[in-house]
Amino acid sequence: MASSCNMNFLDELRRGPWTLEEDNLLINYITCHGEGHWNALAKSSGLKRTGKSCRLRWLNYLKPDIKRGNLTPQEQILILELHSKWGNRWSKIARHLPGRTDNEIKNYWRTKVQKQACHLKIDSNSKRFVETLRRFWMPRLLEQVEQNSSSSSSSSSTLTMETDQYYLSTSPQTEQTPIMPSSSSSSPKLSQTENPNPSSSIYSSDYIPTVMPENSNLQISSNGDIAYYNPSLQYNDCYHVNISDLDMGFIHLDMPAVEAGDISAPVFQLAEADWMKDIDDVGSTSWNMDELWRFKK
DNA sequence: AACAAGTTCAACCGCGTTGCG
DNA sequence: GCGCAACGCGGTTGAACTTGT
Repeated sequence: MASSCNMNFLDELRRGPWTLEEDNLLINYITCHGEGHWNALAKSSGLKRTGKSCRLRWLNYLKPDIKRGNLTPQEQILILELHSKWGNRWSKIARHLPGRTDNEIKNYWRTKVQKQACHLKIDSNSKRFVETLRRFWMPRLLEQVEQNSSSSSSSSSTLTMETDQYYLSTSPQTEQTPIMPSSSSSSPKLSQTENPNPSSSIYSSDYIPTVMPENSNLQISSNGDIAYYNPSLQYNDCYHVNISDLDMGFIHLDMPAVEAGDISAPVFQLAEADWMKDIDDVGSTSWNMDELWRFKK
């Protein structure tokens, strides 16, 4: 008897896109009873959906703090960095981008980043691709951040990492940790004092956020500087890089040794050259991410 | 205007993990 | 320790939408 009821429930299960009525049912139910116990929720709410489906709809779409719309350059930088650190750990990455879901980040990676890797004929999981991201994408994203922040007067965009959690915020410059002045003479303009990890540098695969200790801020200021800061320590623990160096895409990188099975250096350089040629063909030196995708079509 | 090709993203699926009896 | 159910995660799919011809 119980099993036949169960069969009926399964037979009536709805699939596909959610209707407004279903959304309202789910929202109302969770408002009254809270999240969790998804299978029980699915049955007692009157929804003809699986618990799994209810959970997914709530977490990816209906939850009040879900942020919609395009990912900001800051968020993209963070995703690229965290992916280089953790790989396809989407939920872990999503936890550092408040309001963004693992699904959204995964989709971003697949539709934007991985597609680019495909165009360049580089494995998106390879170190080469990570370095390519840092050499070409990061500077452009930082450029966007710079443009955005300069157009929004005195505010600065800040990625704050506290207790292993990133927060995105816009706050007055004065409330943020001071950015260290650029080292004017040396090139690239990087100051790195008391590197907590002397074996790594900002140019290596331990690029800024990946060597950030917990409780630190990644700050992208309106003057185009990017710095990161550990509030529990002193200023001399800040890293600082001038965006004008990054912008050229020619910042020196200690490219990792070519590994067995990895793409060969000449092939990589060819792909890289083609990419830059595409950009030249368009005749633009200030493209954004969206433009980049179009170049490669 | 019509169709094809490409893109996006919500939703589904399968599998691994966790918690509980 | 075992079996089961629930949950969470990452990979994949496909409908809807956009862009190009």
